[in-house]
Amino acid sequence: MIRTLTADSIPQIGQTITVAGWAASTRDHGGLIFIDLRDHTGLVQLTIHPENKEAFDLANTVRDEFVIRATGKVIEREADLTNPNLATGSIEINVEQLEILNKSLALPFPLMHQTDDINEELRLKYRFLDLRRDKMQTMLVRRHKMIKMIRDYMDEHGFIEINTPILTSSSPEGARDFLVPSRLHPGQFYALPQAPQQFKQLLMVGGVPKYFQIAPCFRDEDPRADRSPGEFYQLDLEIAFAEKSEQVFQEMEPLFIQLTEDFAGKKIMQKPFPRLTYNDAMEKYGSDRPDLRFDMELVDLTEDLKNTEFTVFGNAIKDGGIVKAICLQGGATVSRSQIDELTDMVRKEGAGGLAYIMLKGGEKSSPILKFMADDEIATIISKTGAQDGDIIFFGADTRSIVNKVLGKLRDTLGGSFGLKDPGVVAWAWIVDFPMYEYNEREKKIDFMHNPFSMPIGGLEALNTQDPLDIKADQYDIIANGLELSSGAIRNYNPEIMYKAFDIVGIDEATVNEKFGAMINAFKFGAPPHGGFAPGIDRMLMLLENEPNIREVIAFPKNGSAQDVMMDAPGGVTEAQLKELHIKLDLPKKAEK
RNA sequence: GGACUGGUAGCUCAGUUGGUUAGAGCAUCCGCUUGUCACGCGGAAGGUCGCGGGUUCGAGUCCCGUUCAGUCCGCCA
Repeated sequence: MIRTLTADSIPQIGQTITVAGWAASTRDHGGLIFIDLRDHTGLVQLTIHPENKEAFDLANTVRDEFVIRATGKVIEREADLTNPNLATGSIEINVEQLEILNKSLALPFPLMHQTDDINEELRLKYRFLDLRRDKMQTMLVRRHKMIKMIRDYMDEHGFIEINTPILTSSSPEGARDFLVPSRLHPGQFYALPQAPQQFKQLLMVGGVPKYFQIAPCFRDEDPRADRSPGEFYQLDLEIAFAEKSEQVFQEMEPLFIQLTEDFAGKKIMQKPFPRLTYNDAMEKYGSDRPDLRFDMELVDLTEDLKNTEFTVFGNAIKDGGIVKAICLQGGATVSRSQIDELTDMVRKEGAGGLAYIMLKGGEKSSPILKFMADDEIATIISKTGAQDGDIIFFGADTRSIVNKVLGKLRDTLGGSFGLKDPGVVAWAWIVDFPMYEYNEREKKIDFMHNPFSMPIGGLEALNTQDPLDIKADQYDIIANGLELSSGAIRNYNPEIMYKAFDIVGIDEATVNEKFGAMINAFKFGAPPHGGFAPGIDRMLMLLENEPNIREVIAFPKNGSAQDVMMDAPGGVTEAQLKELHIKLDLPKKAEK
């Protein structure tokens, strides 16, 4: 029988046992051979002496990553031979019988290195090898444990897990769909769900009180470091008779606390999680997903500087823009070249430049001081709370550019000045998103996010308020600068729904056509409901301090949405295309 | 679709101002080695310097183009 060794289940000294696993390294001393045997629990040292000739000769041929099975006696190592770096370092197995179960080619990259400095494409191509590494083994287990904790919590709170279709029709999300051709219905296509949004709402109409699902979602959009290309999983959930977002928060906040404290062993910045309006988040932090592990709030100086002689600020204000500042404590140490880098960064975000005032050794230094009045400078220093040793950065432009630029600057400085404590998670709910926004390009009013959110104030608000003032009962949950999920109290009333769409110029017939199943169902007694869907992969990367989402996924696609191991996507045969009545019409570039 | 960064041996990297035959460690193969633990020692083999063009007496190095990868913008609630 095969058994494995773990640090806390080291077998009895003197016992004869059989172990199996991979040869992690072999050390041939001529008259004595050591093999480090590895399995998912760790390493143990095998020693093979020449007295067991058969085993010894075979051990000579063992190379890295051969699969071997060994039987031998567990012996205690002498004091000066122990290896304190190994959990099993106080024992070794004196091999009597050895078997090679399978060989391995020379490895394309070393597995012993614990660093991530191997070319990622190579790791993905040989993911089955990459997964043997400690870090990846641990991650697979961590993911399993996290999902188990989630499932247990949901079960204890009365949610039931329901699987919804993978082959479905195009959903009301905003992303590009992945399409699947139908053989039985030539010329027609299924879409893979971008999220089970419609189904979960239909489940509410179907009388399910609380639904959840570890749901696969598919979106054909370009990836990011925190966005898995093509496919990802979310904890999709919906609660019937949730009429206020606060109900959802109360129900779910304990899970995030449990995951942070018990699963990840991290501290939570603030409990209960702060509720921050979208507007406050943008004005105070320049982002709708600010990292709240540190303060560094944006300070509005528009009123104080409206008469300034400094034309960069003055003109911005005259043109209807604003001037804001942030103060980086201890930031007077930044070098000229660092400021140049930051200036480049803010230019990319649309700023004209980056003004600053440095307070150092009781002196103020800045290229803009000479343009500004003493009382203006005094006001700036007092309003930003700047002390000696600090630096103040400015943004002067339209409101949206200033917020965006200083928000980005705040985030970058927070990172480079060590303000982001990796042992702390700053959760927050962002609430009161605008229902609509003005689309500059098309010169019309659009939904800002999800058209299925309930407008705050309901039908009356839609009928009486300026659409751009209407808030949706919609919320995000964020943590450490990551957006984990959007959610909403849904618009379950057909009358309000038609009106909400009417405002963006979509008539009843079109709503009926595009969202027929849902609008039809809502006419048959839909209960109020609300929910959200935090991303599993993103949550794990947050809790494990992993900067790249691909590190927490067993078989991720690369940045071009390809599976380089399975070679997907790939071509198909003429016969398959014919069966589907599909003819290709490729651009020149794609022809091979 | 756009911007930036990168691509040198199987892997990780070095390669100066453009100058002789492009190097190192690990891995591979051969030999030696009885206490190592990412053992050690000696040797061998291993290169289209991503690809194409240009400048030059001479290009891994400079220029142009291109391709692939990563990150960001667009996009994605």
